[in-house]
Amino acid sequence: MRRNKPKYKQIIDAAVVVIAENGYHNAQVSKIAKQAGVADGTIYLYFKNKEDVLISLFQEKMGQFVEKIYEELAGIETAAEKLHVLIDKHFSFLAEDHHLATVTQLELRQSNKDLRLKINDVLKDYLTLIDSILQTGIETDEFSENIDIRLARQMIFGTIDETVTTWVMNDHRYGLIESVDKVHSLLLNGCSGS
Amino acid sequence: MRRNKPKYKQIIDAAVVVIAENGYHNAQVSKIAKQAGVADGTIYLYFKNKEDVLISLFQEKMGQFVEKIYEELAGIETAAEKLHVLIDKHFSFLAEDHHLATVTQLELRQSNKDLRLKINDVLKDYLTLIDSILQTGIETDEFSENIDIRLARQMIFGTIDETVTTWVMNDHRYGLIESVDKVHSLLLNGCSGS
Amino acid sequence: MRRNKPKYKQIIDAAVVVIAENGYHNAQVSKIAKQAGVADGTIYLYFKNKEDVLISLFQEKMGQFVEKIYEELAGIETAAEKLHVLIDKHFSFLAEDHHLATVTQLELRQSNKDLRLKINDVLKDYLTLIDSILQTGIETDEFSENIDIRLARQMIFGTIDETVTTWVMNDHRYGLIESVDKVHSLLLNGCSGS
Amino acid sequence: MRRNKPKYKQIIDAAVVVIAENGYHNAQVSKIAKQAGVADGTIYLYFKNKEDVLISLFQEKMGQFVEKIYEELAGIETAAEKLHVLIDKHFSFLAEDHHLATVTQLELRQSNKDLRLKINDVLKDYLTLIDSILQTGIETDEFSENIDIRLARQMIFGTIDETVTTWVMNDHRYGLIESVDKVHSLLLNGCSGS
DNA sequence: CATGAATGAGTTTTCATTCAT
DNA sequence: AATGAATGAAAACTCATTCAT
Repeated sequence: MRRNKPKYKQIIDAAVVVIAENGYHNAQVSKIAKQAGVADGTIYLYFKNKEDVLISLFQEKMGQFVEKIYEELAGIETAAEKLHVLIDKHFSFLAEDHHLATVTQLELRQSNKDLRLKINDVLKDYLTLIDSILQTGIETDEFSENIDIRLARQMIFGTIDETVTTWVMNDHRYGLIESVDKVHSLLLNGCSGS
Repeated sequence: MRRNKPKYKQIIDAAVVVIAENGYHNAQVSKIAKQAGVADGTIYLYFKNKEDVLISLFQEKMGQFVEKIYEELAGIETAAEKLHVLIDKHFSFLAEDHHLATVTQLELRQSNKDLRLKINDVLKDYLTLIDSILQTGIETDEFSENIDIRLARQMIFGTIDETVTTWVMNDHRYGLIESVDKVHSLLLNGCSGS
Repeated sequence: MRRNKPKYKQIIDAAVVVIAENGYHNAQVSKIAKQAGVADGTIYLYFKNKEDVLISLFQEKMGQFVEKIYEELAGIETAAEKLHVLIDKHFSFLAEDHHLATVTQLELRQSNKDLRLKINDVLKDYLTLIDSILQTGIETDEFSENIDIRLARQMIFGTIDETVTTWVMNDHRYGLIESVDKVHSLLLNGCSGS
Repeated sequence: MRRNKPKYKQIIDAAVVVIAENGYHNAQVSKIAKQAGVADGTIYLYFKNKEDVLISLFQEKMGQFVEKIYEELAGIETAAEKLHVLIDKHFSFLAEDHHLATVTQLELRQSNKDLRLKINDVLKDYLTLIDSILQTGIETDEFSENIDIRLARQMIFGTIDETVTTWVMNDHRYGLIESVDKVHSLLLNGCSGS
């Protein structure tokens, strides 16, 4: 399995660094190879083409992330607490790796429609996770039974995403994690409102 | 003033159509010129370069939009109602012009960082508008005095933006305007929560 | 009509020179452009791609050639004389332009199957011409009525082509035209034999 | 002697199959290795480089062929009969192995000038064979003493080669061997004509 | 003002060959 | 002898922009 070979991860990590530092449109394959310490051609032993590197990057990182959250949420009872963990982990995950945050929030969004559609496929798992929290909340009466799950999910994801993007655009100048409680409070109110 | 010349608007409208139909990366200057019914070189009489066309497109359309909302909000008293008008107008504006919606929500986001920073400048007026609604709400005790204005603004903008983007990604298959009340309710709860 | 613009012919003539001097596999587009005195991109205003340059080269040169022979043959009565003119013109045409001879006999044959199939389409006119001479000869009893036209055509074309190729491979060291009568005699015997 | 090791022949036979099925430009060393059931690197234990594989292929196959014809011609008296055997064997040899026919008539001709010059070296033995038949014929008065041996040889080789090539280009759709007598008759007339 | 022919910089990918094991 | 992972050079084509008319 290629994904376990060390060079596979080496190249993906190199791509994150190169894209973060040079921008999506200046992340040439040769730069990524150099950063990974391999020859240009070696990349094509592990990836079909450049696009495949970027999709794999997103899958690999986002996959880890969603898996991690699933585990964390397993032992938690209330929807309110689950939501708190979600926001906390989301912010922490990206606050821990500024390069990765820049890549996912700004650079990778410059990719073309095809690539973005594939990225959205990866995101679906995450959105399903949000839906399950909302479902739990409605069942436990923590959230209003009148909320539209799709719209509530869009509020939660949209708010979290916008918050992270703004933080990245401001060059990570302030602490992202400090906002967890306030964002949680805003969203909780949104969902539980009379 | 170049902005009043007929060809200026012709070119911007041509750009919206060409980008919507071909995608950002297939919107060559020559295609825009052809769609506008002018020669390639003519575009450079009205715009500094291609990027300037795109920024102007955003300024022109977004400018109209913010101005329109300002007027609408003037006569309204409560923050809750203001917020409702904001959502309503935002959704209506984009629901009326599917081409423009595709361009602002999907295509223009593929532009590079520089262009996106300039687009953000244009958005600032809009965000300030949201802030003023929030300010009003706090003063009239409609909104909790504990809310963080920046975060609340991010929630409002993030939710609206994510809702429109999802609608565009689903090929405008359902009515966007029908969601106005529910989104309003979600956001209002978020801001007014204890 | 692009074929009448001077640059169209300029580029084709440049291609002949570059291919003859550097070989098919070392005839980069940039070299052809330089030789033609235009920018690389200009070639793509006149030709769809590199292959199109090579096909057009062959069509243009071979087209001229076949047309010329048609005219010459018009006023001639006997098949024997027609055959003589054919060989004479074929040899003269290539003896006059050593570059072109090298390109058609050696270099262009290194092209891939697709290109060679297209080249064969162009050659069909020439082969039809040979067939019509054979037909005439059979009707006038100059040639044996037993000959198989396809095979006779293959003999005529094969012999002429092999003769020119050998001459080119020997770096045009001897006179090609001096062989006209002898080749004519060989082929005439072949066709008229009892 | 490397030529007697089993892998040497394995690799050459693999090359014939791979080139016939994929075309000259899609016959990568790795494909040939796979078809031969050896590692890429192993090829370089038996051949200097890729070109060496192709030359050896031609030498090996053509060598067998010329040798076979020499033997066959030994016991034959008249030049006419010798010529018949030559054509018959040439056609039979290639008709028996369609892959080989495709490779020698179409694919190997796409090689560059250098390789083709080396192939011509191999062909020299064959051309010498033709010359000796012509010499015999002149001495026995079967052929005209006026014929130019070089040109007659070019006629014989050119006609045979063109006939085979046309047959290959037509996907071996008709019987090649059925043309032996007619081609023989054409060439015999050519050489013996007054 | 308007034209559009011409420019030329810039990047992904393939594949013959090597060499440590 | 045999392997196969790694290497890295090399070229066609696009398209934003200019400028002579």
